[in-house]
Amino acid sequence: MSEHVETELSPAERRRHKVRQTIIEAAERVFAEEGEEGLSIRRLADEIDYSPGAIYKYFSSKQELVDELKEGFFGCILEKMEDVPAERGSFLEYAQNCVETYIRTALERPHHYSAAFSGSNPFAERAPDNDILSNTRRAFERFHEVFEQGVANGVFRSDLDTYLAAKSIWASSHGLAQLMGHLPDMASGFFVGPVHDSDHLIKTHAALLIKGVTA
Amino acid sequence: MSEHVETELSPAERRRHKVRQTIIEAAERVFAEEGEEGLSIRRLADEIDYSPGAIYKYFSSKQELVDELKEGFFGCILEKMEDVPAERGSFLEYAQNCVETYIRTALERPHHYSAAFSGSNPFAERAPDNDILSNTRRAFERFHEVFEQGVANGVFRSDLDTYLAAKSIWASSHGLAQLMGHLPDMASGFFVGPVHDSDHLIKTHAALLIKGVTA
DNA sequence: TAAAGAAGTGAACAGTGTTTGCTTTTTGAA
DNA sequence: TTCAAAAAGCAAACACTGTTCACTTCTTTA
Repeated sequence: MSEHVETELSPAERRRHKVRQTIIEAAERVFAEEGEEGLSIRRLADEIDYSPGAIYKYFSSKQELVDELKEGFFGCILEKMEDVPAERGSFLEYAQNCVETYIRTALERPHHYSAAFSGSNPFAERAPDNDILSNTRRAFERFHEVFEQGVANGVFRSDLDTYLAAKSIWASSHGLAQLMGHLPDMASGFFVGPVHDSDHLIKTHAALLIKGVTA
Repeated sequence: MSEHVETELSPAERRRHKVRQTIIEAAERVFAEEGEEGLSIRRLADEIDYSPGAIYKYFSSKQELVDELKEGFFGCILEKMEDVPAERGSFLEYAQNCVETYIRTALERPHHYSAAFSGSNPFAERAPDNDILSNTRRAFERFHEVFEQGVANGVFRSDLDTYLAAKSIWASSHGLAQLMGHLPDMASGFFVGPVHDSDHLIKTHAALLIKGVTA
């Protein structure tokens, strides 16, 4: 459908698109630093020198605006996952790399990431043709493909339910990403025990998960 | 400190305690069904036939009230985890059972559980002597103990960093609990692939995680 | 019984997302 | 070029939120 449409845009359409972009860029800035509760329509209006009501000419609700931010970020996660090189190294390394990439990318914008799953408006309630859904689905399918390949390879257990495994590993990746994003001390001294380097924590996490499905 | 103090309570104190209890019970009811955003002070006041301001004679803020709900629930999770029978069955079964119990209990009150980690007020910011922290820490230590035992047993890898493993498994349990709690279709048809029974999903998840640390 | 204090109230304050009339600007066809 | 239609923007208001404050009413205690 929407594949880089290069049709002539009228000046009006271009201006409108530009303002819209200005809004989501400002929203992006605030949201990345202070999360959903730091982002108010009035503040956003202030920051772009518009009146609060004007924003509703571009977004039907705050929800819709925030959803677009999430959507964009999940697209970014998906992109990064698809860019994981499959050629270099062993298949196990590749699989672990996929998990690590998901977590690391999610941690680049903890508020974006967490907001997609918290509150009572997770993306499950959205219109079925929405891109947030499809991006998440595709990221999930990415995980699934890895397991399919691994079973075909013989690297993973032959009796593995690949869909079930994908759900497990996805949930586990999600869990670490969210905890590390919201409990900064997850890696350091918040808990009893030694301090752990973030990188090390992510790496061993991925290794542990992948080991759970190996033959 | 506060160990079932049986000192004589004055009638005033007993009445005060009773009203306080009425408030958190009403809050509990609303929160369990509609989460934090469904719980407003005015609605709460309505439900217990008091004025909104009266609630502030018992709780200094809504945050404090909600924290008490979370605290209670995390105490409940901890309790359930400590009640996991260690005698019956193999050690592996015991370890898996601990993970399953954490997830199942969290799923009994998804809103309580998720609220503790979402927003920008996770329990990390609270006073260091707060019970929410200590309950969470103790639940985490519970996980850690299992791994210590497992390594001593020889069931788990001898080179295992037990604290690191505890963080990983806790994060993974957290992840599945949250996803299942907020994406009801996690187990059913939301994703591509077959429908999975919730119980089966939890069981295989726990098994996968534990396999990741076995020798 | 009188004074002190706690409990409860209703109104108000400051903040939120959102809607509504109105004005201004821009567009597209006669 | 002109003129109606549509789009863009704004200020004010609405309904809601958590919270505070002055005030009354009840309860305890000396």
